[in-house]
Amino acid sequence: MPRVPTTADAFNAVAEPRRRQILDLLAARERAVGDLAALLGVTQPLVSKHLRVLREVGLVEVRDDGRRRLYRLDGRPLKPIHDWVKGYEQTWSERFDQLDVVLAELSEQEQQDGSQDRQ
Amino acid sequence: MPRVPTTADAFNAVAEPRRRQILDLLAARERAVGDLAALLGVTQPLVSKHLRVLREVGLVEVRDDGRRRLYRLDGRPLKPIHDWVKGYEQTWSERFDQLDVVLAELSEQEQQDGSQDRQ
DNA sequence: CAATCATATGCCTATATGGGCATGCGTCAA
DNA sequence: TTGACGCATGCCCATATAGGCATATGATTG
Repeated sequence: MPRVPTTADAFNAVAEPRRRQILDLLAARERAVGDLAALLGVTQPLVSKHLRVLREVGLVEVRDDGRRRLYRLDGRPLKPIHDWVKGYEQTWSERFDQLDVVLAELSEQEQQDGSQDRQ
Repeated sequence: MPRVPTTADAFNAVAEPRRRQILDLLAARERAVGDLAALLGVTQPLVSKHLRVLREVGLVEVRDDGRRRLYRLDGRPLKPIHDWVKGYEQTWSERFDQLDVVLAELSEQEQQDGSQDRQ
């Protein structure tokens, strides 16, 4: 079985760095396809394809403006990612706590024996 | 150019649902490969392959225990995901605010004209 | 109407994935 | 020592990408 399609959900759509760049640009303001292509320094068809993926997972919406198409962000599909990863937030802050403990122990030892042979 | 490899970063490693399941299990406690396979209802080789991906992006660590190998979670590589998606958190809460505004306006209109022809 | 602009889509390639299956390798127990 | 166990890895397949290029479709302007 092949990999989960990029259009399966926001997790997969956002795994591609270029698509995150596009979202980051759209976070500031609504933009046309050509503008995005110029800002990213890539070809227009490529941007259109990425936007198609983002549209299929609901991360962007389109609006017609003459012969241009203006895309704007819809961040709601990102919420599941936020919710999932938030459950792990304590994981890396706990590590900080552990580091604090280690540092405290080191400092304590230094005060006790004043040893210098530490890197 | 093909898709970004799953081992490129946590974004891609975690895009696969089965790998998120594995992390969710490891979040509770350290586990052996066979236990994970049994809990997920999949074959052992498949779990080993997913664990390999997770190991390559630093999301799990291994420890030898006799003829078993115990895997445990390391959530630190998830932090970039958390940081990136957190920047969009206001995106969907803003939408709630907008919805509140709309609902308030509707409610206000109803009080003013008492109209019933609303869906 | 003709020419131009903005965008979407089609075709092409190389690539590596998730899963199935068989097997190799190290560890333990009898 | 021999067997069984636990795990990793190899090979196989179908699939769908990201990107390049050419072109079709639409809207605008002259």
